Amino acid sequence: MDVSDLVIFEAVSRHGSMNRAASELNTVQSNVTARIRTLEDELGVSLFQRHARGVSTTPAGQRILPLVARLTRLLADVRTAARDDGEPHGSLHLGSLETTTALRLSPLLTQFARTYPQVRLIVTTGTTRRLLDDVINCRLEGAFVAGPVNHPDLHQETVFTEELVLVTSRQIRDLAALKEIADLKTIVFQAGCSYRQRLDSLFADMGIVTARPLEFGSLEAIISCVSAGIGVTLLPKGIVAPAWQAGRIAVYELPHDEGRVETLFVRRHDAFVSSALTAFLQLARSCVGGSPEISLELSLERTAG
Amino acid sequence: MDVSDLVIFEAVSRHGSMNRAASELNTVQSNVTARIRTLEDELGVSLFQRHARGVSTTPAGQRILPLVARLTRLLADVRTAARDDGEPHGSLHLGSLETTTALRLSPLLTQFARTYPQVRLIVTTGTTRRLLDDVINCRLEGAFVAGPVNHPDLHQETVFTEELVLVTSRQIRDLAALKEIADLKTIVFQAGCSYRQRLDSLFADMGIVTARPLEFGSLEAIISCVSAGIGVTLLPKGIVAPAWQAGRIAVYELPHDEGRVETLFVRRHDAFVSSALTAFLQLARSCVGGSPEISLELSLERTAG
DNA sequence: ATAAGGCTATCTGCTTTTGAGATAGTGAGA
DNA sequence: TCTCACTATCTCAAAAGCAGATAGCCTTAT
Repeated sequence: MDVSDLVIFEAVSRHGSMNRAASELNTVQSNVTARIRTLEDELGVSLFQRHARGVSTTPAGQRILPLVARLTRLLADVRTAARDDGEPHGSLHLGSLETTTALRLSPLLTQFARTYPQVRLIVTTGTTRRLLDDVINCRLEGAFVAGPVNHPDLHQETVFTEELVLVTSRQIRDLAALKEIADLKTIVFQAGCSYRQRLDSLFADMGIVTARPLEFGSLEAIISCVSAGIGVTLLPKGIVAPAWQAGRIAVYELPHDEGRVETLFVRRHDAFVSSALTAFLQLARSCVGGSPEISLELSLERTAG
Repeated sequence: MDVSDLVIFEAVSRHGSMNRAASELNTVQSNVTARIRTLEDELGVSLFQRHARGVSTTPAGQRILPLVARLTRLLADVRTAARDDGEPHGSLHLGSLETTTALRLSPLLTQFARTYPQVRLIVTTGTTRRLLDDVINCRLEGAFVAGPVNHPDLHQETVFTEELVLVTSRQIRDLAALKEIADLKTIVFQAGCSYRQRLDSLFADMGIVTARPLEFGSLEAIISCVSAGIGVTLLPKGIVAPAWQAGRIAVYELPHDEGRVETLFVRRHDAFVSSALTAFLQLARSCVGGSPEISLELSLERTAG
């Protein structure tokens, strides 16, 4: 049984057509038909149901589809592992939340770039949902996302713990005042932002009704809007510290541990861990609890209580 | 990159010789050399160091070796999954401890054989250590072993909890009497038996020194020897109940939960779970706490305290 | 020192597999 | 009923794979 046959199978299954699969694979339809045929003969089952408008994958085909995906990933890992001699090099594609990037990653990234100049580090920011999807589909080697995460294919490791605080304009004197505002608007990053549901459930607990949230793409935009009294938001304490110190916004800590959110590093547990990633994680672990955290904690101490 | 090349690579690596690999693979040496060459060219690294008495695997080769093993397993799973239409059939290779087989499995096995006559169920008995090894190397689809087990490749599930009891001849009046015996002998199954270390640590706790344990291959032999006063042993309560009821032996419960041992069902977590195995596990779960357990518990109640 | 033996690399025909193109057959929908 | 989009099959050429023979290399024994 040849993996190339399985790759062809996967393409046919995805397109529902041998013709389209053939053009994707830069070959002709007759070959695709032939290879599928030999594969079916070898396995002793038919993988596709042929009909006038293409093919549809049989249950047998459906069953092997996920295995084929694992197989191709594993084959890619073989290539990577063979070349990876323990000295970090090549590309390292990681993902991170906008907030994590801003608050935690900059020292880590500069340090990493300095220590391992041969690694081309590429960090994509996105929402937890999107990043998880990217990691699961191997578009990223790993990502920092907001916990909790529960997916059978993912390995996770807690790297930071953030304290989310409610951020409002300075007009708001206390939390009780929020209830008085008739059309309280919330401001969030974008669809899939994990802080958003926190905010929703928090307000639900407080009996506060909000309009549909506004979405912005940058932290600075969100803070500016909050400052201008357009709405309120939920962000990690450290992120808003500078704006708070500048007197632009008011900040309220959340009761108990409601505001705690863990930032996890996730990766596929069956994926090859490159030397570059190993080096990055080692650096990340050693940086946890470093200098930026402490100064920010202190600067916000006065808000507490 | 062809998997057959990787299979050849694996054979060469295992034998340390292209010649021997060739004869194992029923081909000629020139082909093995050629295939390894193309593989090395494709990967861009050399996989073997050639010398006069064969070849040795380079670090790059060492790195991909485990991935190749996973690859071949996965390929086998593709075959299995394609044929497995949800109706349990084919062979099901399982492993079990001698004690678990005797105490728990017989009703389960007969029930399974009756319900799924198309499955050829093959149960191998062995020690925990050996069974784990067999499961890890895919010689068994799964096995019942004594907990705790901690291996990254294994999925585990607690199915039974056994209470181990100290078994002695009826001459022994109480546990204190054991200390008086100068050359107390212990009797165990065989090397790798997980109950053995329990027994050792138990006696160590009690300050009892024992000679090297005797090893026997069958439960009946062990019980007979204990009955004859040759030594003492540690076995699940349920196993020795009949002999105890027959007045052949004395039985002592262990303090606290020292005697508790969990029987786990383990399988490789990356292995395909066949319909036959799914059906077996479903049956096993529904049988837990069934009739044999209850009657045995009651019959031994008088020993307690 | 030399010969023998075990090993891998390479070359050479032969066989098998694979790929491209052309053509035939088939079922759905206008 | 005709057309269209699709798959199956056939054929020939190209490529890959295999077996056998041979050469070169290193170790070991004489």
